[in-house]
Amino acid sequence: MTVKQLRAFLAVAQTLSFTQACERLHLSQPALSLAIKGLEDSLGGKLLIRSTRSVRLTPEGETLIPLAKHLLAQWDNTEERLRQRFTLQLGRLSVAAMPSFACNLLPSALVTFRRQYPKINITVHDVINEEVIDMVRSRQVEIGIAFLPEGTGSLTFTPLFEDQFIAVVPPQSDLAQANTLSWATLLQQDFITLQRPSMVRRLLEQGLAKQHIDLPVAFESHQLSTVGRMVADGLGVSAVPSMCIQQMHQLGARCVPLTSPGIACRVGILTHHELSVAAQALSKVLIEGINTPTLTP
Amino acid sequence: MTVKQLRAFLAVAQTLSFTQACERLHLSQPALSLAIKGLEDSLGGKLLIRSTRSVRLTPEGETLIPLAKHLLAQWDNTEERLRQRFTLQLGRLSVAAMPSFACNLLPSALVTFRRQYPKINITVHDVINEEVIDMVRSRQVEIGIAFLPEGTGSLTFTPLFEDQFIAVVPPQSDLAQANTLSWATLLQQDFITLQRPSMVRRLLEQGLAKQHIDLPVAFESHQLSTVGRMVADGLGVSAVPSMCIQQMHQLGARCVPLTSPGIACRVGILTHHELSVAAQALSKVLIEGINTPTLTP
DNA sequence: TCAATTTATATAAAAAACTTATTAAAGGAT
DNA sequence: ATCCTTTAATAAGTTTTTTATATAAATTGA
Repeated sequence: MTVKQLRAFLAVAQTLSFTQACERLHLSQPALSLAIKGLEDSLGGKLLIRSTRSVRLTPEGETLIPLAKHLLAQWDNTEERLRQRFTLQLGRLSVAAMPSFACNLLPSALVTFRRQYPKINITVHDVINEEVIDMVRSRQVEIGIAFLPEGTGSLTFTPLFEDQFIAVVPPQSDLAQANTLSWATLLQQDFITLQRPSMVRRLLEQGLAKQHIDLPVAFESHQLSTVGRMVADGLGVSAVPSMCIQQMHQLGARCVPLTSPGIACRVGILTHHELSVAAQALSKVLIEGINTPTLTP
Repeated sequence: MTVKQLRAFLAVAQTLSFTQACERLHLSQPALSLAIKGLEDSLGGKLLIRSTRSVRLTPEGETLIPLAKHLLAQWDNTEERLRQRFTLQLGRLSVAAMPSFACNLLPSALVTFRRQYPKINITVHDVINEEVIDMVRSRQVEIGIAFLPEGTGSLTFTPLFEDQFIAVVPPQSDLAQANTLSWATLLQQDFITLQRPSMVRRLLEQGLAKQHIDLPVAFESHQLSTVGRMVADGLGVSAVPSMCIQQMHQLGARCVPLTSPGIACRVGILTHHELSVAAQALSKVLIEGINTPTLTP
């Protein structure tokens, strides 16, 4: 029994005429006769009673009609859904991103993506860097955005940009006027940063440890927005990844490039090897749409 | 998308190897590769990631697996059910028969049928002659057993036997000793018969009316068994179709052939033109198994 | 009985599906 | 590093299936 044969049968059963069914199926009359005969042979009995003047259904043919309808409808439905998924007219996509990225660069990328593929349902998980990696590894999400991990394991890391730590200072402070700042200068102020566990905090400590600098922390918070606000209110200074520049400005703080030493870290897309078409499309949007954030004086 | 392609995909997806899938499908490796390629082309995207050393599923391929399983299971199920129906390993059959037939000759025919086809579900409707015809006409039943109707219309009547009316007399009566009886003799006794509407009653009246004989009725009943019992108890005499001989004997009455005039009527199978395989089988059993009932002295 | 309509059949051509043989590539072993 | 094994893709040729044209046969309705 083949799909073609079943379609042929249904066409004849509904029109009760081989000739009309031929037109509907775009098939010659002998081809249709053979198709019906083939179906009957494969099932082991007659489905249609054909005379030179009329076509009637046998009781078995009658019972096949609803079954055939159901089967073909389901068949077409499955086919169509898969096809839509491939053409991105349908689908679901889960993304995990570390908070600094999720609230700064991700939204605009998602806007671009959604304009192109409005039917794709997207779920964003705003979780800390380590959890991003876990979620990708356990396939809870197809795409993760995180700092370059030490060992990627079986995962693929596609770099998006090199993120540079920048100083965040109160607008009323003298430091806000500087073109660049050194870590030595910055750390003379009270330092505000994220609480552990946080990748930003760890990168800071590790970067400074290489220079044998200890990080004295005056205030800690879980939220970047709180850090920004605290700096804006003159409570101290901070250093954040450059992708947070816009957010810090909006919170009322000022950003200044940090040199000697510059602490940098790659930010990129973390995935398994096999990606759904939807995930591939989002990757493309991210790679093409995300630029290295810089300070525009 | 064809059934073959879907089966090929499922085999590869489950074994994660073209070579193993080949064996399962009894197909050469290039043929399988072509089948998968064909499926992917028809759906518009990749389902399997094939390297020279391994086969992996794409996310779309992963989503297809349960859909394909479901679709193929349903496909096979439908095919199998139809096939069983044709081989009489499965099916339902409704029969209507007039009471005299239903309770006398039908049971043994059904025993024969059921021995041959134990999986066929049979429903018997024991209704008066007119209703048998109605039920066949309205397709409530596929097979009806009734007296030959005047106009069969679009129905087919296949005669089973010619039924002859016979006299039913009390065992203690002198009449019980006669080899044959005439209507004139019989009607000297009190006459017991069925109430209207009943075909047996009508056939009696019409048959006698042809001979300008009026039917004087002393007692009436709806049930043949009641008539038989009344005769057995000496309340009067009756005349019934010969297919009731056995029943009358069992009720304690005696049967004697009736002559001058003999009243006869054809009993047969009433159907539409198209019959299910099951109905054809039962027809065959009836035609071969039902003999003209006769008095065996 | 005749004519019209419809399905069945035969045959040839086209399309497809399949198989064998070969090629290419990627791990693993030596 | 090189060879060997394993695995899928490709190419070419053959077989099978499918399709269409032309023709025949048959039944029914007037």
